Amino acid sequence: MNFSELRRQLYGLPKCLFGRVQVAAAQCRGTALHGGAHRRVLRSCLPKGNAEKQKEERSRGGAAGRFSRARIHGLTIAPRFAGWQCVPLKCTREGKPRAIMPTIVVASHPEPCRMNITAVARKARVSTATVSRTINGSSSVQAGTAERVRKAIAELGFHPDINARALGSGRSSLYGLIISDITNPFFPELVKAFEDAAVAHHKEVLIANTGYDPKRLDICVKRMLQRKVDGVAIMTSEMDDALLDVFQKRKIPLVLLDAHPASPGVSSVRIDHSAGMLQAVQHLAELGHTRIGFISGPLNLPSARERHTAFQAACKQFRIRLMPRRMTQGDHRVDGGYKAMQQLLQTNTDLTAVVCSNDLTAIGAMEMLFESGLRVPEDISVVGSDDILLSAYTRPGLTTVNVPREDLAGAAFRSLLSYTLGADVNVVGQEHIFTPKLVCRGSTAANASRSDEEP
Amino acid sequence: MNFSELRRQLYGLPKCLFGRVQVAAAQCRGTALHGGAHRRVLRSCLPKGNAEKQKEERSRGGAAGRFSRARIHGLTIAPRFAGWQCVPLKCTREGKPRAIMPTIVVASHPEPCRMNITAVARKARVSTATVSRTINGSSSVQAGTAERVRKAIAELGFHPDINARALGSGRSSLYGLIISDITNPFFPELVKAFEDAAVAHHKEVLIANTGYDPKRLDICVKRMLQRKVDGVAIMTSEMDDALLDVFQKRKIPLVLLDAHPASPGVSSVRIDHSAGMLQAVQHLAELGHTRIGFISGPLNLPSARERHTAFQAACKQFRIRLMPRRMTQGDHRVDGGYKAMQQLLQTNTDLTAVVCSNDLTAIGAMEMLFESGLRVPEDISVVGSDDILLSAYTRPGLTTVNVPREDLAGAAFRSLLSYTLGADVNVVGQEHIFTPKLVCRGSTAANASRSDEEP
DNA sequence: CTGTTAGCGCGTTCAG
DNA sequence: CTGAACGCGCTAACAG
Repeated sequence: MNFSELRRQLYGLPKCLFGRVQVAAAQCRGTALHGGAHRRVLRSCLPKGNAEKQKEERSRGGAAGRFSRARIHGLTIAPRFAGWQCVPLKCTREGKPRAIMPTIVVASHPEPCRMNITAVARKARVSTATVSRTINGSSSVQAGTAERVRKAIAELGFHPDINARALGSGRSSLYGLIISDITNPFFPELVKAFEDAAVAHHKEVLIANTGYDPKRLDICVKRMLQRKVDGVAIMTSEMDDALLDVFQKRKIPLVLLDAHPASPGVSSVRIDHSAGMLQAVQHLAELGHTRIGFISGPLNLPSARERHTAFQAACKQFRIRLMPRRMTQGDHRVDGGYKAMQQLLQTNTDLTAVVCSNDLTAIGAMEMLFESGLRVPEDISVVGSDDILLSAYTRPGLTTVNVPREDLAGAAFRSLLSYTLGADVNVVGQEHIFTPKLVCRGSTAANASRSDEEP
Repeated sequence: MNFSELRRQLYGLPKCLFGRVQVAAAQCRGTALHGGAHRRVLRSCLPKGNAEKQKEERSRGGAAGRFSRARIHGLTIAPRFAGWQCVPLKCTREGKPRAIMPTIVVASHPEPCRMNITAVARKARVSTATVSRTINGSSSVQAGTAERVRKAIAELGFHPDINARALGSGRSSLYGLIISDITNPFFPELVKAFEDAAVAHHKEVLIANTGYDPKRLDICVKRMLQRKVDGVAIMTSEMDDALLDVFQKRKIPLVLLDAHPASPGVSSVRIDHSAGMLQAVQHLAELGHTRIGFISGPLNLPSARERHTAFQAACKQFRIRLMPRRMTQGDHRVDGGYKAMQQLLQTNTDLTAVVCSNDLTAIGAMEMLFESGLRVPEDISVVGSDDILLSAYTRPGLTTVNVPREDLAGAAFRSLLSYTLGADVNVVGQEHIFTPKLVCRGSTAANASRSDEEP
């Protein structure tokens, strides 16, 4: 028998009383009566049955007698227990109730409207196991029983607690999605598609912004691990290989954006940047442009590097001369594009077109061009990449390489889901490649200056 | 003693063996040997100590003898247990090992690298409670002990399981954020600010898109409830009052956007639309505009209604004549703005300015004006509302009423947090009002047409 | 200050 | 097919 049970019996509380039964840390004349003293008082009330404990207590010096009625009566209820139910102490010792009783505060949390599986089971008059089986449709439950259970669930408006379910089963049906920055217009559609896919499969999504900050990335990863996610999609480019180990060690499947899956349980969705750049450069070449500038993203990002090299390869294919002074670096944001364009204009006076590593960069570049008095596309053509929502509504509309973000996100989610559905985590995952497509808008036009540098 | 424990002792497995010990549902000559038959075999091996059970078993007909060695030897391991560890059966009955032993498959899951609080406690040679206390910094733990625990945590790379924590403590440190649609540029900054605030307080955010669909809103709410969120911010306008009850019944604090907190535990963050509209109209009035059109949002949304009435009030204040044909309705999206502008142009030929209920609408309207050959701002001025990221990069830049979304989100989170930190959920929450501020960009200019209709 | 343990709500296993 | 019991990892209450 525990002490709690002992107390319960001591206080004569019905067993059915839900919630915890506890004794308030009541105050005795300003001095907290807790710990040993309190317990000694209780011990002194032990029924004869617990002779052993009583004896042990007595042998320690018979603390029971040390608290006179007067002192016990001096107990006051601590403020935080105000309003709690006071249960008279029914001491079974020799059947004689003792005077100290009403001064002990028994706090029985008022029966909360517990909406757990037990409540449903009670209502449907079955066991909790049967309710669980009905909910999950696992084993066969007799039709009638199942119906009764379902009815009870509906009537009580019961939703199983996902935390408990995750704890017990080990599966959280939660998928992590790590992105750089939700305010970057590239991501919302990605997020939405991922979430839609998840909700369709009754899964949840935990979104984390790294804010381009490796430190915050660690925090994000920690959050994911703590929540025991069933899989993580890392859609930010600033990846650390150490991260892979962290997830792999815990057998958590991963999906990466624009990376080769080199480890077990890691798959990837890739954008065929070379195809995209090829289309962009071809488009410009067909319009007669030969002196084309390029504003890259931060070259420590793999995806930015890939776009960079893809641009170079495309230029080679179309025999467009690459010159270092025509290549500069932005930061994938508007400001970076603005500054990079400024720099390009300083070092080049003859550019007729600029390709940008992403749309925000292109928008910044167009802003700069506008302020410099250059017209887009008459004086200079601009091509972006991503096709964010904004790019349709700039003036002129931005010609850009559309990256199918919805498809990307859907494929990423499905990869993760496949592991949950039984794919082997020890096998290196698949690679899904998506080909972007050029969207022509108003920011590109035929090269008006006839002074081509070379054939 | 359980049956499991009995078996464990029977098989001579060490107590320290982690994981479950179970007997495979082995197959006997194609027939599953399970349930009663299997148990009878086991029972027959019971050590003398369990005389009582043995006796009971014998009285039922002495099933033990019914399985000859030959038959038992015919047991084969079911495929799903292939590769599992086989532990020889060590029968203690009179010390004589019996021949049937090796045929029983004992599956002991290989010890997984369990990263729980117990592992940390073992390593730091303290109790789990001490580890818990160190992590949560609740009660005082001796400096040296705490240091040892922290070291163990670091060495093992331990992260507490949040699901378990939520289950045990009742607090999930998870806050729900319900928005309409993450791809609507109004929301990402809101989301980001909310999340930043949450992460700063070591809380988590669960984001849900309703997609403007009441049905999906129900699903979102269900998700929130299942995750046992500590609070919910409903930042979408299409609210159902029935929802309030759902959350209130479960004592989950709420924050609403643009609504009066009428219930206990509900607070709200509001935008002072009249102040914003006043600035917008004043700006136009000062530029000499008197014939001003208005494109509202869907008027079933409270926030759209508020902006609508705020516009009317502002016009009255500046003695600008309101005419029904100058008011039309969009859908808070680009398309809606485009179509609404088309309609306005058809019914009005003399407009010199248009105020839009949000920026996307304004962008659509500008698109339409451009296609109609009208210049912004020379022929017609356009004012939006929200100040989304896009509006700085349209050409011309959009003059708009900046709604401080970061502040909004921060205040919303703090309201929720205050309940977690001890505010009474039974008290009607506070109301935080934010005043928007007009941002002047290029889409507004002085009225060029001198034919003012009235003084 | 630290150790021990009940119990959170569910899924799962095993006895009948 | 159903019910009883255990365990997931942690917190909080209690014991010393």
